[in-house]
Amino acid sequence: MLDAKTIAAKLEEAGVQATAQRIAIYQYIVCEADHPTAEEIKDWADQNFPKMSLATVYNTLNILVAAGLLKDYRFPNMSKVIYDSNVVHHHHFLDDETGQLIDIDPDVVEVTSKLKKEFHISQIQILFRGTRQTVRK
Amino acid sequence: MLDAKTIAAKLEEAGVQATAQRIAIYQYIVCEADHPTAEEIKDWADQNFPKMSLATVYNTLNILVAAGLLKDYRFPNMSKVIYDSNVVHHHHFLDDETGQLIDIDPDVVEVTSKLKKEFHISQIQILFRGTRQTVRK
DNA sequence: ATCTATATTTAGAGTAATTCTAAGCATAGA
DNA sequence: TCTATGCTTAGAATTACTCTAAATATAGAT
Repeated sequence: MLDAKTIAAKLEEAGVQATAQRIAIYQYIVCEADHPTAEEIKDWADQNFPKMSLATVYNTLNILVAAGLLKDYRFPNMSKVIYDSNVVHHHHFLDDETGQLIDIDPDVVEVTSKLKKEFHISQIQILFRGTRQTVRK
Repeated sequence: MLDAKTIAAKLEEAGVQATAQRIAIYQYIVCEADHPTAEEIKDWADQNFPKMSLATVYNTLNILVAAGLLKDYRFPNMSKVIYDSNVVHHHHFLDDETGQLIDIDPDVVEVTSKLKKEFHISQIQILFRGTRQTVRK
C-alpha cells in the first residue's frame, strides 16, 4: 500500500499536478482496485472521499492515461473502458465464468507470425479466454 | 456476390426467418462491407433499401450474432461494435494509420504459452497493431 | 500572509451508441 | 380468409462518457 505522499510524487513526476482527488483515484487504482471501470472508481470515491463528481473521475482518468500512468482497455465482453495501473506491455486472461481479468507477462508467451512483409507490427495484444480452476474455495 | 435467394437460405438454415430487411443487411455484410459498424449499415440501408429503422438494424445484427451468422467485436480504438461475417476463428491486424481491420488466418500465427495449469484456455484472440506498407498508390 | 493568474472541480446539460416499448404490419399456417 | 405469431417501426429510454460554464483551489509573485 503506497502512501499518499509517494503517490503524489509519482503524479508530479509524470507532470500531473497532485490534487486530493487525483491522489485518491490513483492510489485506489494502484493499491486496491483490479482493472476497475470509471463506475467502480466513482462508487469507491462515494464511500471513501468527501465528495467527488463523476466528471472529475473521468477527467482524472483521461489525464492519468495521457500522462502514461494508466492504460485504458476495451475488452470484447464489456462496453465500459477498463483502467490498468500496469503500464508495461502485457497480455490478459479473461475468465469467462467470473469476468475477472488477469495480467499475463509477455515473457510467458511466444508468438511467431508469418504475416506478409507489408505488415509492420508495432504491438501484439493477446487476450486469452477461458476459465480458471482455482484450487478450492 | 451471393444472390438474395442464397442469403435467404443461409438465414433459414440458421433458424432465422428471412425477411427483406434481414436479407438486405446480411447480404450487404457478406458481400460488400468490410467490418462494418451498425452506423455504416444504417447509412447503406438509407441509400439502398426502401425504408429501414435504426432499431431494425440493431435487432437484426443481434439476431444474426445470436444465430452464429455474424461475430461482433470491440476494438481498443473504437467505441462502436464491429460486425464480421467471417465467423471462423481468426485474428486481426489493425492499421493504426488508416483504422482498417484485416483478418489474419490463425494458421499464419503460432502461439506458445506457458501459463500455469490452472488457466484453461478455450480461445486466443490476437490483435496485431501497426501499419501496412502497400506497394504504391 | 495576500493577491492574482491559472488550474481544477463541480453540477448539470449534451452526445453517441445502443436498447427498450408498445403500436402497427406482415406473414405463415389453419 | 382468418388469426396468431413474429417483425418492424418511431420515439423514448438507457448507458457511458464528454462538454460547459461557474465556483473553487492552488502555486507562485508580492
